[in-house]
Amino acid sequence: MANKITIIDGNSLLFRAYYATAYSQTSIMQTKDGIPTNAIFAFANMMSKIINQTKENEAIFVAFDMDSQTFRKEKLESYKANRKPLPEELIKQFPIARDFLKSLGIFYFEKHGYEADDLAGTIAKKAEKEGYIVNIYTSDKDYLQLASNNISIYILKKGLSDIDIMTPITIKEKFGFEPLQIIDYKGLRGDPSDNLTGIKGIGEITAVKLINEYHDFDNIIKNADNIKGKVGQLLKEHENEGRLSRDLAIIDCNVNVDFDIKDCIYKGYDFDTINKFCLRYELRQFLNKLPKQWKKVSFDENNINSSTIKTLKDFPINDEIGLAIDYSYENYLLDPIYGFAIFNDDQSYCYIDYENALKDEYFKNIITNKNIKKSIFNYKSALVIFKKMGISLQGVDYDSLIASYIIDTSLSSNDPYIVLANFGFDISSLQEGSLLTTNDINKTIKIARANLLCKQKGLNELKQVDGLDLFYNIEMPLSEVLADMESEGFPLNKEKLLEIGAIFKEKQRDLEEEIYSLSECKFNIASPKQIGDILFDKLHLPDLKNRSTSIEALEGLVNLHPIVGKIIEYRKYFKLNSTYIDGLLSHLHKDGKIHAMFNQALTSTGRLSSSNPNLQNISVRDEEAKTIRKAFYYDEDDVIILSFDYSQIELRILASLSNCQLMIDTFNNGDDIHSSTAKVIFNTDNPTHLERQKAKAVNFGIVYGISDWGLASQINAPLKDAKKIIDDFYKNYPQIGQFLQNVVINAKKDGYVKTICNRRRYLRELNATNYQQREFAKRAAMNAPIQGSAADIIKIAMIKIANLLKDGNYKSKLVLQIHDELIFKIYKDELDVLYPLIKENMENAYPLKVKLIVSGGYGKTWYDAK
DNA sequence: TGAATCACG
DNA sequence: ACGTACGTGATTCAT
Repeated sequence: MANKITIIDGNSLLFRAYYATAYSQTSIMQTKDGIPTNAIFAFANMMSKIINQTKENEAIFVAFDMDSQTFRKEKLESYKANRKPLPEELIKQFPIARDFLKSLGIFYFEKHGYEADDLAGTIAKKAEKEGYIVNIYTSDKDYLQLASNNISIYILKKGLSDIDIMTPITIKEKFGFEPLQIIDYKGLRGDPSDNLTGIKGIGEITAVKLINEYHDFDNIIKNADNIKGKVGQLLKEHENEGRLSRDLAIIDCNVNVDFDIKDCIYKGYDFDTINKFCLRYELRQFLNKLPKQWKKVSFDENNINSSTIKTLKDFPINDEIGLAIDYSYENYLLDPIYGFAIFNDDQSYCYIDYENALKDEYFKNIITNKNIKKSIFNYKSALVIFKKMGISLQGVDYDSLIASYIIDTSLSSNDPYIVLANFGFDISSLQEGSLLTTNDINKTIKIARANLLCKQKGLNELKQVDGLDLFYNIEMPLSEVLADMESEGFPLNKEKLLEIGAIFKEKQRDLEEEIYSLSECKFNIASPKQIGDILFDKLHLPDLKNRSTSIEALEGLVNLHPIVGKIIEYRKYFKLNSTYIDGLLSHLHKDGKIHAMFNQALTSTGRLSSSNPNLQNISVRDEEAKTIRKAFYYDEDDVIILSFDYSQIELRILASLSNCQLMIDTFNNGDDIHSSTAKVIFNTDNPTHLERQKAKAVNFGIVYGISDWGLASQINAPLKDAKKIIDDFYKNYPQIGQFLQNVVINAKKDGYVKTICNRRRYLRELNATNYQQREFAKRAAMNAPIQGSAADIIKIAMIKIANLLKDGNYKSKLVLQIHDELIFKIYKDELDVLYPLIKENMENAYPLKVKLIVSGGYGKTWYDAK
């Protein structure tokens, strides 16, 4: 069915509106402060009727004259010169009429040099071509030339309610000719109101007669000699005036306009806006005449109508929505989900509570419809939450949290209040207390709204930081990978862990006894303060480091008293028991798995972090503590754990970024980098084990922005030696020193450093007056591109591998990421295929000058996967 | 709530 | 002359 557009000559209508009401009352209608409103009043009533007749997807377009300087005026100086100047009271109402239309959400347009009829004609013809049925409201008969099978002209006669609907048929009936011949008619007849004379002496009757006989103006002139009597003579005498009158009557239907018909489609009015207009101009009664079907739900931030709906059946959903989930924003895995808010781009919104959402097919369809584009805060959390509900979230194309994190890693937060505030939205609720209050409908609606409305700003800012690729191709797809990992979880066998823990607990108890007997008193060994009291006061051990009881300080005292070693040992078991036995068990779900969270928008460098619990810091360096990993395994016999890690990925990145040929060659030849460094810094062909260890510390230190003092304390060497080692390092790897220096210089200039994928870290403290802050910022500047690029690379690998597992319909899954290491749940029958496939994808995730090497292993338990 | 400590890359 | 390696999270004690 054809669509409809209603076109209105705004000037013509307002003119009529003015004269229809100006003299009917004793005095002209006006506001208390003296603004005339009579024309607006009548105009508004007319418009409300038009809106009433407008259905969904139909368009309304209002054309206005802009000024008197039109092309017609240029052709004929006297054009419309006889017109009486418009009454002051009417002139004042033109801008108000525009304001009125804007308040109603009606599209209007005006253009310098053109009259309303040219714009109306242009849009009418354009719309007709696009298949629209066109109705034009005007009182100007010139418009009749536009009439066609699809274009009807609604001529307003006296008043505003008396309307003649003119079509080619009715025009033929009334005048006896075709619509276009109205132009020729005007050429003969002229138009007194426009000060066009036409052929002086020829009136309506003669004009119609001539046109019916000779068809058009030019032909009439050509046949002037054959036309007898006065008429023929008049034609010859006034040919020029006539032709000019004809030409000026032609409506220009080819005006350049920079909008489409679809821009005119009526979307409804915002009640608050039109209400404000009516209050201002004292037209309260008009509000009652407004068609209800076009009332958009208005949005007043401080007065959200926070009722919940039970089903989305009758709630119209737009193609673009903001979506927010009502939960604590702390732990979406454990905390209850209260409900969901949807905010349409036409300002309407709704809130549905969890229970109703769960059983509402309409809601489910909206969430799973990938054509409904959703803006959200924390895409990953939403994926996990909906997955838990058995709903597959689709169509999310914007995450305000991810956007914020890419724009500036330091501005990100798990709290939407903070993130959205940075985009200019205040979603703090009026009620006192925590911003994370749940079951807060208003807050959730505000978040949904802010998510939608901040999208354009966020995308613009992303573009400014060259972060669109990172956003669309890394972080957004990564959210999906991480959501799957979190939902999948990682197995932890309770009995096995308790078995291991029993040993640790016994050792802790034994050590406790020994310590008490050695100190000859009971105290809290977990209290550094009390340990200090025992060691330094009671046992009078030398306090070298400000009463520190850290591991380094204790190791300095270990030979002075047997209790020190026992305390060190106690600490280890205390830590194991509290954090890794009891701590992990408290996070064990009923499914026998740990569902840790991977925080995607937290670190300043672009790394992930893990929490609740942290599965990225499970003991591995200490052989005994490492046995905890024996409790991580799958009960199923056909499932094992595979672990792959990048070897020296950060040094490889540094070698590649700095273009240091010696180091690049070392890596690409497959030589041992630590031995290689040992050779150059100790000037030897056969470095000892100790020299290699020291070189390893140097290699690590370089990545952290090494200092002589730091290295000295790390390798337990005199400051002088450390200094020389660093000097020798830079002498042999000159490009690395140059590169790190340049990073700091550029960081000072730009205010930020960036990774290979354009992830930025801002370092505002680079210019701090405080030496310590400044130096710290320098080291962070040197480290961030390296650590961050490594993070970029493994993220790319994760996405590639997750996709290949999904696309290949493998049962095996990616389950953990530990910065340079990926852990997989592998079905034995898939191992032979996946082992090389995963390795290959990790190694080739991102091309560098240095080849990336991945090594790994597999086994029943995490302990064995090495 | 922050400091201290220690687990990881 | 300064103070010192980059990223994280969990636990506990003490304020």
